[in-house]
Amino acid sequence: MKYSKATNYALHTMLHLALSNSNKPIGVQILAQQQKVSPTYLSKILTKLVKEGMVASASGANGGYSLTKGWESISFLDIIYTIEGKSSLFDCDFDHGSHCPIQKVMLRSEEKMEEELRKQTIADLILDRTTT
Amino acid sequence: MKYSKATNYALHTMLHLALSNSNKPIGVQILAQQQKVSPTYLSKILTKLVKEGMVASASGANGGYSLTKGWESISFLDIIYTIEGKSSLFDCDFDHGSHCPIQKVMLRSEEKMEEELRKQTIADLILDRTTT
DNA sequence: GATATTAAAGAGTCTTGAAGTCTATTATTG
DNA sequence: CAATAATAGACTTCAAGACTCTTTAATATC
Ligand code: SF4
Ligand code: SF4
Repeated sequence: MKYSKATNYALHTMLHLALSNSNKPIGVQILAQQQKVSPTYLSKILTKLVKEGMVASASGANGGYSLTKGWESISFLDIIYTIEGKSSLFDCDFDHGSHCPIQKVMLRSEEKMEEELRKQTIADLILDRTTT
Repeated sequence: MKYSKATNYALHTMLHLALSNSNKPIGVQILAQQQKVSPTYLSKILTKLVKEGMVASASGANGGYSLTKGWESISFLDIIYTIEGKSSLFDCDFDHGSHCPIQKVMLRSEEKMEEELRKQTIADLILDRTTT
């Protein structure tokens, strides 16, 4: 049970995009270089973020990726959901009704984590960086 | 990113052992039957719990598995750690020091989940069941 | 409009780990 | 000793993660 590397790449890319506060898009080569990952693979990951509207992409010369309006409110959970999917961490094949005590515990604990990830935005990291 | 099925089996087995409050050990065949999993495979999982001292095993006729003294304080997290291991959900290959903001967020959120799983014991489920 | 640039899409590869089987071996009871 | 039951280890199968390679589509600049 681990987060996929793709999640790691997505988070780092978002941070990087947020940090370079130019409104010019950044090419995937540059983004990929920093994380030592292949451009085509990172591109595939970023496309997911594009489809969710978190990132804008521009083809052609001087194209690349950039954050969309309202990016300041994008949370860690948003990004994680986009990459990992939204299904629960704990799944049992059966459905023994809503009384199932095990599932109740597992889902509640999971919810605690997500609650925290929902609070934290990429923008928060920038503030941290400038204040320290 | 999912819990393994082994974790599911381990939790259910612990609950089952706790529920059958006889002090006689229960054979793996019976435990496996309920969860529709092969006895040998479940046995492999239970051996992990045995090694952690949560469960006692008895070979030979009338043998099987039973909870050990102090089982009432075994938490969900204890069981999960035993099966899934204790390493963090988020791992990056690099180590950019303790200032890394991404890791900080990820670990804190994870800690929230574990906090909840640490509070919940198998024994709690029994109480729930008898009161409802 | 041609050409260079860049993202998107899709097929295909490689590796790893989960999930489980099979077959001994060891321990215990009676 | 014979039956029962856990333990151990080797082995197999399958699915998903983590990519690569190649082609196609969009766009800007000359
Ligand atoms: S008891 Fe709950 S967790 Fe277990 S199989 Fe039934 S529904 Fe699933
Ligand atoms: S910034 Fe943090 S999470 Fe990212 S690679 Fe460095 S140490 Fe890892």
